[in-house]
Amino acid sequence: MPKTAPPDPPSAPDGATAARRRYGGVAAEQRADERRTRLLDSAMTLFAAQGYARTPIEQLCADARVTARHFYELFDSREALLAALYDRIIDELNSEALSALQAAAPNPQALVTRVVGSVMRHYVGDARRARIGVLEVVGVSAAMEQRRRAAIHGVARLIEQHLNQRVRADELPPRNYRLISIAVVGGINELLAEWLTAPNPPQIDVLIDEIALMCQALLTGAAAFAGSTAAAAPPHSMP
Amino acid sequence: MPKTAPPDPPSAPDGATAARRRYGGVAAEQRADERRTRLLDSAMTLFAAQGYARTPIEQLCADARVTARHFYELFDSREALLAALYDRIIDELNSEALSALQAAAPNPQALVTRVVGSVMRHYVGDARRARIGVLEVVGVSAAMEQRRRAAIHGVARLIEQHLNQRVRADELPPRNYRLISIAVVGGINELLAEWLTAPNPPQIDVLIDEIALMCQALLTGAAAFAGSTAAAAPPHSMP
DNA sequence: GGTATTTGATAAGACGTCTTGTCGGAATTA
DNA sequence: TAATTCCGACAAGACGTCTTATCAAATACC
Repeated sequence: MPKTAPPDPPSAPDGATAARRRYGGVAAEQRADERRTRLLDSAMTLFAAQGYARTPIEQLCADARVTARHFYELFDSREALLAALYDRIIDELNSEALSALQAAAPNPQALVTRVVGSVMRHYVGDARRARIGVLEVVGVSAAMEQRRRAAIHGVARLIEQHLNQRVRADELPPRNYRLISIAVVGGINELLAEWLTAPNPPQIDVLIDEIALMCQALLTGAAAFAGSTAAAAPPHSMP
Repeated sequence: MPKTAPPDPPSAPDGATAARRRYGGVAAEQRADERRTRLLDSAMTLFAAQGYARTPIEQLCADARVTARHFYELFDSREALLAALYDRIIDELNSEALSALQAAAPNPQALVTRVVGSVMRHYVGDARRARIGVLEVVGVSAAMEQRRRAAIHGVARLIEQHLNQRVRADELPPRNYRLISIAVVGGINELLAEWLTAPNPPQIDVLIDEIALMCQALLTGAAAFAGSTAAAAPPHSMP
C-alpha cells in the first residue's frame, strides 16, 4: 500500500519557526520563556544541592515541570543549561562590581573595602549562586573551563581598569596590572571555595575583612615599588 | 552431570594475597611495580595530552602494555590512577618547595624570589606535570576536589609556617596568615592555569617575576599594617 | 615432561544516561 | 462541532564506558 507522503501543511507549521498558537491564554513565546525560567530556577537549586554531575536532565525536568522534549527545544544539552545559568550569575556579579566601583567613596581605602564587601555579600547572599559559580562549574568540560576562565578575566579586567585609574591619579606606579588582577581574582575564588567547603565556616565578614586587607596590603606594597624592576615591563600577552 | 566444586588448592593461591610465582625472571611484586610504573607514565602523558576525561582505561592499558585485568588489580578505577599520579606530583612539589625554603639566602627578599623561581621552574619543567596538576585534576569528582584542596592547603601551610618564622623575627606583625596563604596559592594556581591555556604564553620567567613581585608587595604591605584592625584576630577555623 | 600459574587478548554483560519517537488527551481556533 | 495544535507521559534505541569472564599461549615449578 503505497502511502503518499503527507501533504505539506499550508502554513508551514514547523513548530519551532512559525505560526505558534496561544495556549492557556499565554503566547507561545511567553510559554517558552516560562519554561526556560523554571528550568533555570530548578537548575540553580538542584545543581547547588546535589551537584551538576549528579543531576540528570530527567530530574531537572520533573522539578521544573517541563518535559524532556521541551527541554531540548530550549537547550541543546544539560551543559548548555549550566552555561546559561553561569552566564546569568556572572552577569549579575559584574553588575554588582561595576556599580560598587562607581559609587562615591571618601578615600581609596574605603572604596576597596566597600567594593569587596558588597560584591562578596552579593555573591554569597544566595548560597546557591556561589556554590555553582565557584564549585560546580569547575572541570565540567573544556568549553565550560574556557567560559569560566573568561569570567575570571572579566572580573580581573574591572580590577585592572580601576588600578589604571589609580595610576593616572599618581597613586600607583605605571605598570601592566593584568596578571596581578587575575591572581587576585584567583585568590579570592580559592578563598570562596575554601569557605564554601569548610565544615563550619566562619562568618562571611571575617572572610571579607581578610580579602579587603589583602587587597590593601597589595596596593600598599605595589605603591612602594614605584621604581621596581618590572615596573615598566611591556604589556603581557596571554589573552 | 553434577560437577563437584573444584577442590580448594592446597596453598591458598589467592592470586593477590599469597604465594605469587616468579615469571620471566622477575618476582611477582616487581612485575606489579613495573606495571604500575608504566601505567603512571602513560597516564602522565595521555592525561596531559588529551585530557583525563577523554582517556579511557583501554587506551591507558594499550599504551602501558598492561591488560585491563592487571589494571584493576593495581587501581580500583581510572580516578584512582589519577589520584596516585596527582599525589606523586604534589609530593615532588612540596619537596621542592621545602628544600628551597630551607636553603640559605642573603635576605628575605632574595629568599622569596628564589623559592618562587625554583618551585615554579620545577613545576613547569615537565609540561605534563603542570597541566595535570593545574588543569586536569579539576572537577573530576567530589573526592578529587577534596584531594586537590588538600594539596593547596599543604602548600599554603608551608607559606604560613614561613610567615610565622618571619613574625618571630619581628619582620611581620603577629597575625593568622592562614587565609592569606591560601589566597596566594590560589592566585598562583590561577596564573598557572592562565599560562597553560594561553595561545602564545610569555616566557615562564615573566610569570615568575610577576609572582615574586606580587609576594614582595604583599609582604611589604602586610608589614605596614602592624597595628591594623584584624592584626590580632583570633585564629580562623576553616580546616 | 607434566602440571599449575601467569599472561595477553578478546568478548560479552552491565550500567546509566542521553535523545528521539510515539501516543492519547487537552486546549484552541474556525 | 471539527480540525488543528500543544501538552504530558512513556518507551525504546543509542551511546560510550566500565568491569568481569573466558581462553589459548607462554612460562615456571616439581
